[in-house]
Amino acid sequence: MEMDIEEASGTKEGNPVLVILVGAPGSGKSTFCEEVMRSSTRPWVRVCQDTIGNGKAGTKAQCLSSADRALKDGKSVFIDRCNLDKVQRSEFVKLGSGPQIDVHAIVLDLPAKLCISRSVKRSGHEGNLQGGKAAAVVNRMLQKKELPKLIEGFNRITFCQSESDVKDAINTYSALGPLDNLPNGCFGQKSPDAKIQVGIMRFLKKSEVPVDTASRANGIKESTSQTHGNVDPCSKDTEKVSSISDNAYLESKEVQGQAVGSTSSDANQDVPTLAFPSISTSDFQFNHEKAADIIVDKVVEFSNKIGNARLVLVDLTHKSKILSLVKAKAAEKNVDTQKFFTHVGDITHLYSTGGLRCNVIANAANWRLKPGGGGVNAAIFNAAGSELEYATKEKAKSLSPGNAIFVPLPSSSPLFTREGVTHVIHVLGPNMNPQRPNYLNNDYNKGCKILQDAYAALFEGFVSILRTQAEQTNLRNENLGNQSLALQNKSESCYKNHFTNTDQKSKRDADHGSEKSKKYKGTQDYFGLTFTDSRDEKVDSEHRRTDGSTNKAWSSWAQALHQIAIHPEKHKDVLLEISEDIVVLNDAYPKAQKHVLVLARTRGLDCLADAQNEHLQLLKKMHDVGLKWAEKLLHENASLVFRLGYHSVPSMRQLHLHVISQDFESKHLKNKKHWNSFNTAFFRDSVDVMDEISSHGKATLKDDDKLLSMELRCHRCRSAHPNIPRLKSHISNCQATFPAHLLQNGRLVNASSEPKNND
DNA sequence: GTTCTAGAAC
DNA sequence: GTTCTAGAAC
Repeated sequence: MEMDIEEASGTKEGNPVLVILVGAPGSGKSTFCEEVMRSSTRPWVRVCQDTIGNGKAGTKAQCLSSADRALKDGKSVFIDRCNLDKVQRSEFVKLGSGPQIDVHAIVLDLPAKLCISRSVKRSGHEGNLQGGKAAAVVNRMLQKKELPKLIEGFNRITFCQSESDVKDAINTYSALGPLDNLPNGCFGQKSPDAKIQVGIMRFLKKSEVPVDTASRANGIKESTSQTHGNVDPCSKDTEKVSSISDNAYLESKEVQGQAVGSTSSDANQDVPTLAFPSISTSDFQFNHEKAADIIVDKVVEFSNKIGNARLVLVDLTHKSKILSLVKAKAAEKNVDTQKFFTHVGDITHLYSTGGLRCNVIANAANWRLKPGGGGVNAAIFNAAGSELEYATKEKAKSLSPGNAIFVPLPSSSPLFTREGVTHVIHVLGPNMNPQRPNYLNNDYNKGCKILQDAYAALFEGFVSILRTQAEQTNLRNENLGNQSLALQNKSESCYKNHFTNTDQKSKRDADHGSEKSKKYKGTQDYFGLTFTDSRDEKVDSEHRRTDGSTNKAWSSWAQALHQIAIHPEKHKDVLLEISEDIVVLNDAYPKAQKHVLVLARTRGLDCLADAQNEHLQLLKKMHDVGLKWAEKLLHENASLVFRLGYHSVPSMRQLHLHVISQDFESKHLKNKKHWNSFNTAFFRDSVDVMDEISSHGKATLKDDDKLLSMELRCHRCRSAHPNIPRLKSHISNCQATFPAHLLQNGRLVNASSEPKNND
């Protein structure tokens, strides 16, 4: 390894600097390093991919771990590779996540001609890029060049566009003593590249935040004072990005008062807008093609009834099938894109993170109009707080498929204050999912009709809200006589009737009054539902409880462990140990060399959330048995390290303790969720679970989905990696000691720590 | 939980 | 063209 790196002498003091050189072959990166290291009084390490493999070219992973090691030693590091695109740089930037490491870029942005002529002339260059090929390669590389931005995570960027700039930069860094720091910011950029890179957003995933480009640019220029120190390395980038985008919004869009009935403005934010999810296509498994046709048809039908208002179909991801289907069909039919468009984002954060002001949102409700369940319904009830629950209860107790009710949102609701939502319209569509109430058994004749009714009811509800708000506005603006909504008069009264009749007290009237109940006579029998309180409980038991938070529905595949716990005698072949209250078995898809499960046999103890004081003895026993097996396995292989713990939200029913070796060497460890379920706070150490239950009566769950989609970080050195294969290749080599947290309270079990726990 | 696979990323 | 992810189906 000594050959991989060149070290300059110096004392081990001050904040290390991670300098990422950016430049084509022949731009003078190696020379830059050599010059600085020759005269610097800092300890520098040069990491060069061309030589890191015992003097030959090596891998990026080798560079990463070598640089990481040097930084941990308190040394400053040069990353001597081209680093011309942001993705290449990003992993190196992340090495600087640790506290008090400054991440700098030096951009050797010299004329291509110069780089090429140097490359061509060069003989015996470390990168072996000589002769005629060099010109083509350098040209190709320079075409793809992406200049670094502060938002990628740099504290300081120095642009060198001439040889004298390079000389200046060499002087600056040569003079950088062990105790000095250089000011943050961008230096030397003469022709600012106006293009804003969003690569970091891609890296961070899920951040489908359309950030205003101009503001973002400002944000970058103004972000020079951002510091790297003392920020949780796991969340640093996320925080940085979100703070920048938040600022961008604050700067570019004054947070307005609630836009109820705003009259005239050319800003789209003042245009009344209904955001709605696709009804029935998710959990209710309605055919997407058919649903898309219905959505577009209904939109067309209503687009001339909503004045200047807008309808927006929202889904969480760009990959949404229904979104792209609807988009295509709407385009075919030439639907006015001012009035109807699709939007990717969280329907509960349309304004705060999407910049899209929607005063009305639709909820894909359940028939009992209760929170919970999942998807949009759970999200909206969550985001709106108890206010929506109460307001909904006031209006109705249940909803039949094909209907909608709107609920004014109290101004104390977070959805109102944060997002400017004034009304939620609950809609219930047809259900094609045999697991859910009102299953239509694939009868698309009925299903399509009900879905059409559902959208009609939804849009009618919106029109009704528009009308009310227009009236209020007119009252307020009597003298102005401003009519912002061009509603069709003849439609108004019937919308009004439809809607005022849809509440609980007149539910039957509403059903009688609508066409669908005439065509589908016996609606109540067919659905097996009535809408009186007295029958609610019966229906409840028929369809399982949908509102209880503790009653999770377990799919058949998730029952395997449960079956084993209940009938261990039938599964003796796979069991390592059976006792009255626990069984032990190997995980069927081990995520490490050794991965054992200690399974509780108690009925009704499905997951960590169910564990209470009364289970403390059992948890202790599970832990002890887990330790015993770890010891046994350590006896076979003393180099292993074990960790014992639970998943905050398990996929498999029946409480089970994971006893897993920390090598994570397994072909079954395939994706981000696998990794993060064992290597983020989602994994709850058994010792902590026992502590929490004995002191609070319950375990703390870290069940945020974000944990499972977090960036991939080495569980030892915390370095970040772009994908699973790279991560696995890194962890197969990483020898760093485990983070301090894991070394405490016996969270890790190894051969030497076994008799007594580490402090 | 896994498998399969489309399509994004490289 | 190959690698990798993530969503759907089970």
